[in-house]
Amino acid sequence: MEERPLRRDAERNRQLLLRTALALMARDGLGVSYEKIAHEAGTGTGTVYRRFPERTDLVDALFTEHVDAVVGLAERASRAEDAWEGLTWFLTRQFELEADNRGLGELLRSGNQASHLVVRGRARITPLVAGLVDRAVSAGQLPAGVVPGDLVAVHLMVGAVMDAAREVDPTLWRRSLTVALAGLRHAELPGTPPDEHVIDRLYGVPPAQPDQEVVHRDTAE
Amino acid sequence: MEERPLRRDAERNRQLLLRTALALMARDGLGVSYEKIAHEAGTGTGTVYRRFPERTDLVDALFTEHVDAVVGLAERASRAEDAWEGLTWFLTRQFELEADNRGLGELLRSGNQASHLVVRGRARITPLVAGLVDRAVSAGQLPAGVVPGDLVAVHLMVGAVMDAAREVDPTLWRRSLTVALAGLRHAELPGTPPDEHVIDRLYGVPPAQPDQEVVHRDTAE
DNA sequence: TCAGAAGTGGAATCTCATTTCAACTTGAGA
DNA sequence: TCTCAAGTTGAAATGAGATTCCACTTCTGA
Repeated sequence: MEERPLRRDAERNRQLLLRTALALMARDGLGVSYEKIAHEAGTGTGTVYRRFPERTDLVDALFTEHVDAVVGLAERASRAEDAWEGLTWFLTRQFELEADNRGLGELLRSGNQASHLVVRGRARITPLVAGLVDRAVSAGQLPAGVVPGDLVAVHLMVGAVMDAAREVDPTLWRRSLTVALAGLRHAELPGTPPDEHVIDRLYGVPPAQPDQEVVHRDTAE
Repeated sequence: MEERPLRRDAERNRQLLLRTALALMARDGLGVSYEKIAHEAGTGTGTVYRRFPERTDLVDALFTEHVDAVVGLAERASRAEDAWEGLTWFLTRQFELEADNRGLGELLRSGNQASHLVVRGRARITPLVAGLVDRAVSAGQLPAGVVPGDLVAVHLMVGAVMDAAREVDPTLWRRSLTVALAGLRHAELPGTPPDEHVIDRLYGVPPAQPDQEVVHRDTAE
């Protein structure tokens, strides 16, 4: 379990790769090719693979603190006296981070690259948001019938506008967020409320298959 | 311009391919591989390419009537006495079609595969929707400041939920549509209203580059 | 300073969908 | 019926990113 430190030059390269990859992923999303990262960093592709054999390794290394920051936002928001204010504040701050970093948006909103990082992050955020929603409903700030899953839908909705508008109008999402939040307060919601089970699926997490044996990827050298 | 009719067996194959491709694209989106289409139809891949050298050829052949149907909805909606009712009716019907046909949703909401078909379709729909929005604003059904582009944003927002929820809850989009529409009516919209120029870009149409010479693909045999 | 462990570069290989093509059918019309 | 243009097929070429591999370079610490 104990890892010996990298050789000094290797560590330097690692940092360089991380910086480069973060910049690229922030601008172009999580999908940037290893080739482009390597080229941009001035290393060979092999170096990227040696350091980050799976894309998840790279994404985890890059985004752990970002995800933690979002968790922090949720925690802080959940301590707000006014639940509705906390909720809108949290969403706004979260979207601001996503607006500044396309990769982070992809990470938070889609199941691709879903590593333990995001799964655990969401596992911490979801109940906090749920708490705020419940409090807001109790306080009459949201109509009864609004459930936490509705906020996940809002996440996706606003995210879609953000992604589409990134290049034309990087702040258009604020308009859509306003729309969505006002809608939650004023709409009479039809249909079945999306339950917790639905939340993961909305985020693109594949359905659990309890029957199927889990295949463990062999990590040992 | 006059085309001789296809040989009978070829025409049969063409129809078979169209039926197969439509079914696949309705279920899996516009991206289905030619290989899968061919396999499913029981033909060789070459046959698909002979008939539809570009994916656009296939998409156009398949979706022209669908797009026309949506245009028809917009026309009908724009004749509604009550502008707001017309607007909500149009959106609801449009989303119902998109819900039944994933490919159609992709076509209407994204610039990929954007052929003259979609471009012209949107060129007809947009002013009709714009007219409804303007009327609704005049009638006080929507707050001043709401612009047609906001409805495009709603299209993307609800579409995102539809796509994400397709497999868990195929009707969840109705909830989101309700939220978005209620939001439009009750929100005080911040920021710069998205103008017409933005609309195409929201749909993923690349910016026009007046300076750059347009490359015409040679269609002649 | 030097041996050898660690690290690197980037060509070679793999993968997988897209696209082409030449040998092989088949339908239309004389 | 017979001919051949039209049509079909599926294997092979292409393309582009992902991944591996090994000869070569660079550190580290004895």
